[in-house]
Amino acid sequence: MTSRQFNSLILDKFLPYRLSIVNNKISEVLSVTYAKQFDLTPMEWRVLAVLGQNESISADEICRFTEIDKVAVSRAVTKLVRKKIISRKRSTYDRRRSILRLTKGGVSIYKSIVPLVLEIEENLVDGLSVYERKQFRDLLAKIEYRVDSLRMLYKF
Amino acid sequence: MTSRQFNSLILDKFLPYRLSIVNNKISEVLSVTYAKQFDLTPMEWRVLAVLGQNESISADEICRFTEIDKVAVSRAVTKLVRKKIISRKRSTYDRRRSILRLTKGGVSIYKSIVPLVLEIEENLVDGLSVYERKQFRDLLAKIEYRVDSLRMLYKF
DNA sequence: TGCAATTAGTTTCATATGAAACTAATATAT
DNA sequence: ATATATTAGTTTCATATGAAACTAATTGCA
Repeated sequence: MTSRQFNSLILDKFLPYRLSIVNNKISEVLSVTYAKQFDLTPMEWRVLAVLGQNESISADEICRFTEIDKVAVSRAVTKLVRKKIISRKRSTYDRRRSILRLTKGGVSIYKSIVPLVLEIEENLVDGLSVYERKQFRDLLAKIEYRVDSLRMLYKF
Repeated sequence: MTSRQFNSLILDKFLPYRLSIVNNKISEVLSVTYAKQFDLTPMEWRVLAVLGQNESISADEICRFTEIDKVAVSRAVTKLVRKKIISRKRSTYDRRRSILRLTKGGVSIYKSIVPLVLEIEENLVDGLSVYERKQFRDLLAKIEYRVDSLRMLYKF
């Protein structure tokens, strides 16, 4: 017997709904930081963030890391190249692949944003003990593992 | 001393990033359920879900409950009315307000979807103990409280 | 070898989205 | 009472998005 009424959906207690609300609020706060100050869209920031921790990777690898679809990545990459935040050249081993890197300017923007977003994260978990933070991360990982299984089902 | 390197951003351990990834995966699984089977957009489903637990409310109240902006709500409502899933009339007390309700057909669709999404939620937390589920909800609520404070700051 | 299948990435097109301006109704202040 | 501000909801417009079709390169296999 659970505390939830059989067959009834209370949004405020519905995990996907709560997660989505909190996620949207956090995204909003983050984007105020990097969008307004550095004129980056969320997509552009995500690509930038991945390149910040991976010296040189292809657009395709960015897709796999971020779960953003390839059209969106392609567009974000084009814009970042235009803004001279990243550079793109063709791989000599596989001439379909592009090799992406942060430019000097890109590194500099990246280094400006990182402390800002880390500070926001710190603010978010400020009231949680070290144990609670770990607990939250672990539970979220468990849930992610479960949703991955569900997604597998749909694909076959 | 934390395990994270000073000033370095590791996306896989960055809370907003993890939350966003998991949220996207869950949204995808849910939308496969209600979008493909009942031809509803995520916005439409959210409006439907709110009306499922609130007999009759206005578009504005839906905005406040769901944190969806009023333009999106207006459009979702228009579509749902067209599909005869909800009905709309003007309030006699305040003729700007609309009074929204599920139609019979809407109630029926709602009742079909609810068990499906509850089953998905159950699958998501399947591996968690009752204590862990509560723990997760509580920690998420704490984080939401913190992000609300941050949002307040930006507004002044 | 050479031809089909796959992969990386881009373009196209139709739809979704959000900000700002708008309309209509109500509340507030003088 | 009347002008002003606020609120509910819609429309407009410019941009973002994702699916599908496309190009070009590579791989697999008969």
